[in-house]
Amino acid sequence: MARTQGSHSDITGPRVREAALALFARHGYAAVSMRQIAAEVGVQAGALYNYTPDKQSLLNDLMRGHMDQLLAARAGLPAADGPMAALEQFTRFHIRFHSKRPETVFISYMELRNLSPENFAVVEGLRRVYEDQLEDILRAGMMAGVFDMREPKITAMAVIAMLTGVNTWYSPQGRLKLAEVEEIYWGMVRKTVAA
Amino acid sequence: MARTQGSHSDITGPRVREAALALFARHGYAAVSMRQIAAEVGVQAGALYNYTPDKQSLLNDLMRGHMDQLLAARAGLPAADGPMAALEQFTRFHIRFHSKRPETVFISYMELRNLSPENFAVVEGLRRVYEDQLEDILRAGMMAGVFDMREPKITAMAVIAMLTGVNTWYSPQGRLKLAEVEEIYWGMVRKTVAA
DNA sequence: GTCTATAAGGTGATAGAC
DNA sequence: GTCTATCACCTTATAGAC
Repeated sequence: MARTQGSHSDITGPRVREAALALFARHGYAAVSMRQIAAEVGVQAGALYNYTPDKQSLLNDLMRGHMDQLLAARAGLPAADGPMAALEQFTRFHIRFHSKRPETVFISYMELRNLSPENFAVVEGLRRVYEDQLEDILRAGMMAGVFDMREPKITAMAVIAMLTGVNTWYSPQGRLKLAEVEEIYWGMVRKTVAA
Repeated sequence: MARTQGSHSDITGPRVREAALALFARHGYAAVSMRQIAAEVGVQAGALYNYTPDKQSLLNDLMRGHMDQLLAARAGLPAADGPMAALEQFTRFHIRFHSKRPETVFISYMELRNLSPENFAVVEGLRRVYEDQLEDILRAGMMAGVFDMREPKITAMAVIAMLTGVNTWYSPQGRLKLAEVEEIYWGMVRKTVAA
């Protein structure tokens, strides 16, 4: 053991991020102090600055990381056969991805205004990329005559709002299994855009 | 003028609430100080306590007042002729009511966790009453065979999430008039629950 | 890598003058 | 009704010992 006494850099770093995630989700970024995060990790406040330059970076890393993971996970899906299959794939993917990390999703929706202007611009741009992916599916379906809607951009916003709303009530311990939730929401989305 | 010099109780009170509304909506409850609110009103911080016992009451009055107005406005609507008419009325009412007070709506969704436990219980109860009103419409339509859905409670949550999502993008200065937005969303809601 | 101590300033709320 | 002054405490972030 050549390590300095009290040294735990390999484990403390992730724990700082986990503590920040849990506390920001529960109380909100502005309401959480660096001392609270340190107490949750089990170190003194000063030690946190070995793992983050400041509090803002803690928030930005969580939000930026969430968007990067979301876009990477979606990019990893197999190609869908036609607009209807693509819409079903998007619907099920969105519900599954978001239901698995409720705290991160909650922070990503609640704390946008607490990002610095520079960080906000990046995160907002990534969110826009994701929304455009759904809009593209809807437009393709309109052109093919598979979907019927007046405003693909607004329909995309409406569908995403509906799907993200799952996180306000879904619990893995609840009556409905995630597969059933997917089924119910896919039924509603399909009918919403049906020709 | 028998009033004390510098006395403006009749006008300062409402201005304190307006300033709190605007600042809470922009920066979040936890990030706004009583000194900031005072500066916005144009008084010193100590003077605020002539109009509110504390900061928490400022938030609670905004949120409780919003829910009271929402339920009162809905109670004032004429009786609808059947589930389909009732659902259309609910949809158009929700969009119209929420689009007219975006700051209050934003606060009511973002600041629930900053209410004291007692205040939270009351506001959450009123929100539940509103959600149940939509659920009742959906159930009645199911029983009448006018609507087709598997889960009226979940459908109610999905519809409300979709409708409230309008506030994330709608602007009175935008391309679409509110009446057009109502039309588009009523079209989507109707198809979502259609038999 | 973590600690203690500290800098520099902000917090909600109250007391008492006017 | 509003002001100034103040209490007791909390805030982010840094410096230097170990």
